[in-house]
Amino acid sequence: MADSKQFQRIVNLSHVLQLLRINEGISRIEISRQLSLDRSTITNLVNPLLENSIVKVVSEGIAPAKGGRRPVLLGINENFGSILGIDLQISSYSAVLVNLNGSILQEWSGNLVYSGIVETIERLYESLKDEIDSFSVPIIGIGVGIPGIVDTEKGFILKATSFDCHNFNFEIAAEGLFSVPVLIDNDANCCAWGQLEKNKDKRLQDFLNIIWKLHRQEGESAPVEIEIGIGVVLKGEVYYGSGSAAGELPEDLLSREQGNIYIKTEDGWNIDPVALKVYLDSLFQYLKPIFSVFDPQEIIFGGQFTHCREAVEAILEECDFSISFPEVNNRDTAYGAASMFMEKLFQSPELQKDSDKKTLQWSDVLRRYND
Amino acid sequence: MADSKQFQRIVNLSHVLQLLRINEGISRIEISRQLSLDRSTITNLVNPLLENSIVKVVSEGIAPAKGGRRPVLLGINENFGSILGIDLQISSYSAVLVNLNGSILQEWSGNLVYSGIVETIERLYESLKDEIDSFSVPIIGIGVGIPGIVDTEKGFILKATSFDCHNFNFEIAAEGLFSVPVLIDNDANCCAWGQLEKNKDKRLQDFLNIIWKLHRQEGESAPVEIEIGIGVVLKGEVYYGSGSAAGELPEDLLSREQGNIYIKTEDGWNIDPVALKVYLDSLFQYLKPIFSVFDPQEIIFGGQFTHCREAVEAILEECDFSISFPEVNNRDTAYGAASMFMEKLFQSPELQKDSDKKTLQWSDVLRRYND
DNA sequence: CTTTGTTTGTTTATTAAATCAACAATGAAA
DNA sequence: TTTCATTGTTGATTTAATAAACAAACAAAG
Repeated sequence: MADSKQFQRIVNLSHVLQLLRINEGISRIEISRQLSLDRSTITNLVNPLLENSIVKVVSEGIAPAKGGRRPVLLGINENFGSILGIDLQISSYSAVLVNLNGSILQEWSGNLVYSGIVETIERLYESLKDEIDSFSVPIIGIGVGIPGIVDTEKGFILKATSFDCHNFNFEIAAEGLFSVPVLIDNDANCCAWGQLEKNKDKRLQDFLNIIWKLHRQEGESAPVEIEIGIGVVLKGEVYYGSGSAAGELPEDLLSREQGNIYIKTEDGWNIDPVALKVYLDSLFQYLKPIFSVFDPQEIIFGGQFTHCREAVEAILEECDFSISFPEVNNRDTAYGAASMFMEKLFQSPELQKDSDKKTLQWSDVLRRYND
Repeated sequence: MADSKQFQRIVNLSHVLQLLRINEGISRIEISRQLSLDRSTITNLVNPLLENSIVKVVSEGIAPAKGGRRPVLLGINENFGSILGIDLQISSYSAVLVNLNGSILQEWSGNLVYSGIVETIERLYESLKDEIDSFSVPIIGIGVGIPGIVDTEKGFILKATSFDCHNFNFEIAAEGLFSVPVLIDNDANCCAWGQLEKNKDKRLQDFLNIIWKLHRQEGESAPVEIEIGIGVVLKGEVYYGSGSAAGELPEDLLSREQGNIYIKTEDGWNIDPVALKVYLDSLFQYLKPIFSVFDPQEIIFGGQFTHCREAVEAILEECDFSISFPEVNNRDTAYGAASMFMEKLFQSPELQKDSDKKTLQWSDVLRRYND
């Protein structure tokens, strides 16, 4: 080890990248001002990034009011690489391919036959590989979201009941099987990473992202299994807790209160407003203290919550939490899984020094270029 | 600004100090190993600390098993300075003077007549000054804990109902009135800082510290006002939330469920076990989801909870949270206020770079020595 | 008792990286 | 056209970390 001489540079580099990421088009001087670093320092940090085409020149800025040289606006080269995000369920998946500014290049979804978590992901990746490679943007990583408790840092699946998977060392099992790094995380956490990515310019740092997921889709049988997942974001990072189980609600709380929210009508399964109100009243009785204790900047409601926005707003009316209901769709988890990979790539390595926390390194990604 | 050249050194210095603090007696080489820094780097960092007598030689260690020079064990010089911690209530206070290893040098408590927060603290400090100065250990700072919502970083009291104090800039009001820095924080958070200090060698990093406080002490009238305060500690630091209100419970939740827990018997006010069970059952119904969502390493119960340990244990039996009931006494908050000051002094300044978070600096403390 | 090997800790030289200062390029406004 | 402000680069300087060599201290083997 003991290469702490380069540590300061790496920290500054990641700060520079963070700024480039959240400001599409920022000059070197503006970066130096925001980071309180010397102009020449930024020049020295940015130029290698330009040479490696991780950063590109976006445009010439307008000249300052009082005159002077026009700034050269820089930004992340979104076509440096793409990330595959996968939302893996027991019998279905959805996947998205995003570039480095978070734009979706392609999306997929479908059913699958589960045959072990590593094998299933591998098969899925193989089936998509040709299409992925047809883009001019080379893939640099894969993020996977699964329902279950996952230690993302260690690449360890602690509990994934629906996959019948317990205490499984995914990282070791996947070793060498993929040409790019693969990170795995809980699905609710992935959604939270996705929101962090979407709100990166708003500097939303502390929030709760609550999703209401149906485990059985509307079909012949009623969608009985309701899952409430909370993604906890503190100081701009998803918080995992001491046992990677942060955001989990007690099982008895979830199961006992669901009632028969869904009723069958001519046009399929619909929400019964009366049962819904009973359920939500009961649920938020428990959620409100959580909101208070976390004191979040914002509470984001996703998944099925968008279908009962008014009811939620009514319940939280007297509380003065800032709440929002973003547009949702069924690739949110997959998008979030890709965002998770990206956030970890751009994450500043400040704290990883003495802890055993292992962050993704650009060197892992650049290795491909050096071959 | 722009003295980021020294930043690395400051970070390393604070890491060294942290290690010295949690290991009473550690050699330079061991520090270098734990921080993955070169041996000579530690020598260069430690020697100025020794010269300033912030660090002292504790003892000669035993020689290594395979032979070799005996290590020189170093530790924080606990007599470098003392910190006054104050638990301020509307009509009473308690205070402790602690040295830098957290030992209590002196303690006080009594009633007081409130006359504005700054003035009250100032009067209290003046009345204790002679006794404080009688110790050979010079005072280097004051920490104050109050019931209310406080932005400690900014030194701003957002809401302290019992003091009738709202949106009050304590830092500016106290400017120049004290010979040492004064930091102010919420009382429940202070208790959490105190637990962090007490458990520093166990490396307890993520926990909830829940205290049950009585606002009116047992006396003529029943102690009706029960206050539950939660201190949230994440990654070795008290978490304040987006509005400094983290750890607060909704007011309606607290007030509606108290019942008549205290009943009058011949020997004063006592707890009614039946009413207690009803109250605790109701309370923990709301706390359990909070515990789940935080996924803490440990949950510490303080204050009046020690009087109903069995009841709490029974309620949490089926959950597998690690819980503990440390010895409590009525100077815990004052001790915690002092710990808060100390933790902030030793806190590693890693994150304070680009944020507006202002950490206490050793230079603030050393200023006294330079005069 | 001497030798050998190990470990702590310091000293000196080297190296990485940030700052500082000087300067070129550019453009607004007088 | 001149002046001044601003961006960005280049080269000298400074800070602080590492590397390497060495001194001191000590256990264990011969």
